[in-house]
Amino acid sequence: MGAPSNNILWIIEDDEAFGNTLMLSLERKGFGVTLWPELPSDEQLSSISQPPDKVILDLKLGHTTSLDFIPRLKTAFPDCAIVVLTGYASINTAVQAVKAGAVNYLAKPASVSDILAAFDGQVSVEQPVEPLSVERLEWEHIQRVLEQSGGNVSEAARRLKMHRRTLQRKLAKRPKQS
Amino acid sequence: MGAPSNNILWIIEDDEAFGNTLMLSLERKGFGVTLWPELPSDEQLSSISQPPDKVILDLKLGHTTSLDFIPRLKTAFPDCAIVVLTGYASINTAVQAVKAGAVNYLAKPASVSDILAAFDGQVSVEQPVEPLSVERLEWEHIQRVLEQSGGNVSEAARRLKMHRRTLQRKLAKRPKQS
DNA sequence: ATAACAATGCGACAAATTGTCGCGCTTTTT
DNA sequence: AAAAAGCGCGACAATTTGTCGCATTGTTAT
Repeated sequence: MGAPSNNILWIIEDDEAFGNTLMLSLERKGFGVTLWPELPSDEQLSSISQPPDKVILDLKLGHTTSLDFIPRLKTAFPDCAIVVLTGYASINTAVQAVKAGAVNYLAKPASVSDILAAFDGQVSVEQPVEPLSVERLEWEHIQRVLEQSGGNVSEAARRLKMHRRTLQRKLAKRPKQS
Repeated sequence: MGAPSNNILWIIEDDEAFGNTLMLSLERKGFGVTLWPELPSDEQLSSISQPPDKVILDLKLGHTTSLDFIPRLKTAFPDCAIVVLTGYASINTAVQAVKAGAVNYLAKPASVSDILAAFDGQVSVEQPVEPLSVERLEWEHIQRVLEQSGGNVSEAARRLKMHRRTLQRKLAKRPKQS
């Protein structure tokens, strides 16, 4: 098996352990991988001689969201395919990521094959047959209201009629993927 | 306040009760609403004299997925904004819906203001009235799933991934009116 | 620039809710 | 008829939420 045709790949991921593991796996599959532990600046983007064909973008880098970075990436590298990856997956951020230009969106944990499949635009065609769990529905609702509150946790808590402390705790937990 | 500027709205929804309720609410807000209980055929689409400005599309009509309908709708009415609504939400179908051309994707239960906000997406013109509280959202979701389970509490609890005892307790309490 | 106001994150402990288990009874399915 | 499933609920353990307070940071108004 030869090198993949589109093989310049970036990982933008601040979790070093995960990023390194993923990088090694992908290099073994023949990709030329660059690991960015934080979002590249515009200066860095403009001095890139070999544009990436694919970018794996972690949604949350430190306390920053990467969503606003997607349009900048698409401007700098119009043909680059972006897959967003996150441990805090929500429908609301999935919608935003795809609207911003990502080709796909995955919840961690995601295997290398899941990620590569996501670049190919392969998503499970299966329709869910069960309704969301109460827990999951709550998470999705919280995420949506939080976004509408401009990321302001106190305001979201007021709108949700939930105690701020409780909301903080819920936001700190990763939701079960269903 | 006059009629909304983009006010031809379609609801494509096979749940009659929900569809009618939604239609009445939206008509009261000044929209010209057409309720389709099933997907319009291509013949029907091509004989429409007034294109819809907005379409609320239920993801699941009977046993059919509406995802494939989105491109046909966008072809027939390129400027029409589509919001997908579903009682069986998932990230995968959200990604697919947005890639297919929907402007947003919502999990039921969703209030009218939630739905209208979903159309407004990028342009946050009018701040919606207060979102549903988490408590209220939960209650409405439980009621929906309980009804779908034929009133069977044990089955509803299984679908909701909630303990039966807990569900019993919740059903024994009436939610606070918000 | 400064003051006022709002948001933030989080520990400690009380209060409330959920989870587990078991029971006897009723209803539904085989 | 028998088996399986559903029902309601008490008791107690486990977990989550609510309350409070604190120090710090960020935002808005003067």
